Amino acid sequence: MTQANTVERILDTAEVLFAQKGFAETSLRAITSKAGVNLAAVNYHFGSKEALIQAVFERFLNPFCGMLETRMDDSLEQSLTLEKLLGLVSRTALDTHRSDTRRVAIFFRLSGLAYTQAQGHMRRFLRERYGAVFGRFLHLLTAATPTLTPLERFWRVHFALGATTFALSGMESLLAISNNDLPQSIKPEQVNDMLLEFVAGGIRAPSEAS
Amino acid sequence: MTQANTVERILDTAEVLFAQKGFAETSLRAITSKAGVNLAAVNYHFGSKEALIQAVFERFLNPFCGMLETRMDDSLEQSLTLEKLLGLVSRTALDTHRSDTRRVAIFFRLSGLAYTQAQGHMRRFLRERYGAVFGRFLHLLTAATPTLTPLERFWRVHFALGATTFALSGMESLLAISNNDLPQSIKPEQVNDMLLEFVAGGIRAPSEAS
DNA sequence: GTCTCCCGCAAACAAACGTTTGAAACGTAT
DNA sequence: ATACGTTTCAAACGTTTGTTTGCGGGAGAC
Repeated sequence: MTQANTVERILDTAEVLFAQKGFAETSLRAITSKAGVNLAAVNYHFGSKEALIQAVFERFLNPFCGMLETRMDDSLEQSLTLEKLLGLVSRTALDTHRSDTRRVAIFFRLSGLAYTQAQGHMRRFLRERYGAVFGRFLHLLTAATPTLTPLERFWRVHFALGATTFALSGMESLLAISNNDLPQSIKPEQVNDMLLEFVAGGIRAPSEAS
Repeated sequence: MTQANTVERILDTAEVLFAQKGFAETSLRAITSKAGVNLAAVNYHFGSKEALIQAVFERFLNPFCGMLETRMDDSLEQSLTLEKLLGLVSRTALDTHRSDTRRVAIFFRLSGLAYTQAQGHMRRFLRERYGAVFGRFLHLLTAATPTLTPLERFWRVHFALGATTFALSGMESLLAISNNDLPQSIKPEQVNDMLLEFVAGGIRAPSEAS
């Protein structure tokens, strides 16, 4: 059973536990024991817990941002509609981890955590590594929504990010807080379609100029 | 300087620190030292750290839910439109903490944390205490959106909650990740209006039935 | 063989955590 | 003034945290 790469076993276990309970609430001992590796392996291979967190993000943000960038290059100067642009991003997110449907949920959840819990080090790391891709997306989105004022666009992007990162992250919480009996089996693609409708509708909403 | 109530000083400091860094990342020592009280005061007055967290939530959820419920009673059987219903909730949130504009941001941030980080105990506490109010709101919203299927409504409420709780919570994060020079001074009422437009637009979005 | 480099392992480390303790200080009623 | 219940305080409690330490084993080069 020790055949599988230790580094990958740690990353696999860490991203699941981080997504379930957050970064501070997940101890290295919980990760290593569940992964079946020695406690010292984390500090040996990654250096520190914080470096492990960054490694987890790199492993799923690098393929995602890479593929997103090439697809943005392909559809350059096409003046994408808002729906096509949003679809491009979401399809890229789904394609990157197509093999494992569970990893899509983890992807959303970790994105939400990065956005919410990001403190100091993590925030700088994300901006330096992936700020450029985000900036290109914002540029395309600006072209796709010419009628919005910069202030409106800023906030609506903000709201859309919130809706997106919460999409799959807090699913259990919502199911728990409402006694309702609601969908048990959930297909990521289906949720993704509904999310796109919601976000596009929100960004497209008429502005009741004050 | 010891004249102010110790309990309130703890609550004031705790809600700020919790909103800034999360629950697990905020130690009792950080709270008590910043509040200028003794470390043991938390366990003496509240019993445990978890009880302190619940007390923080009760202090701003009780007035909010109370006022929301009376306002719901007043406008019962009026068949509220979606916009009026959403406006009712948001105006109640603003009115409850009108005196301090900073507390509105804390209110949103804590709501987001409760929704995201809620584990076990906390989740049960919120449902038992405030599940009824949430259920009434859902009932009114169902009446306001008769064309939506239950599945669509479920997810769009979910997305709307995500957009809302993220609204003021991750503001700094978004400002940090994008190098853009964007609004420095932000008025909660203004953000609230934009959020309402976005959420209403998202919930009202046409469903491209598959 | 032997040397070397890389990795896994149990054990221990200092620091920080939430919590508990027992005594001192407080205001108040008798 | 004395006595009593409540609150505050410094100090210590036992755990758990992230990190470090030597030791041992196994694969490849010479």
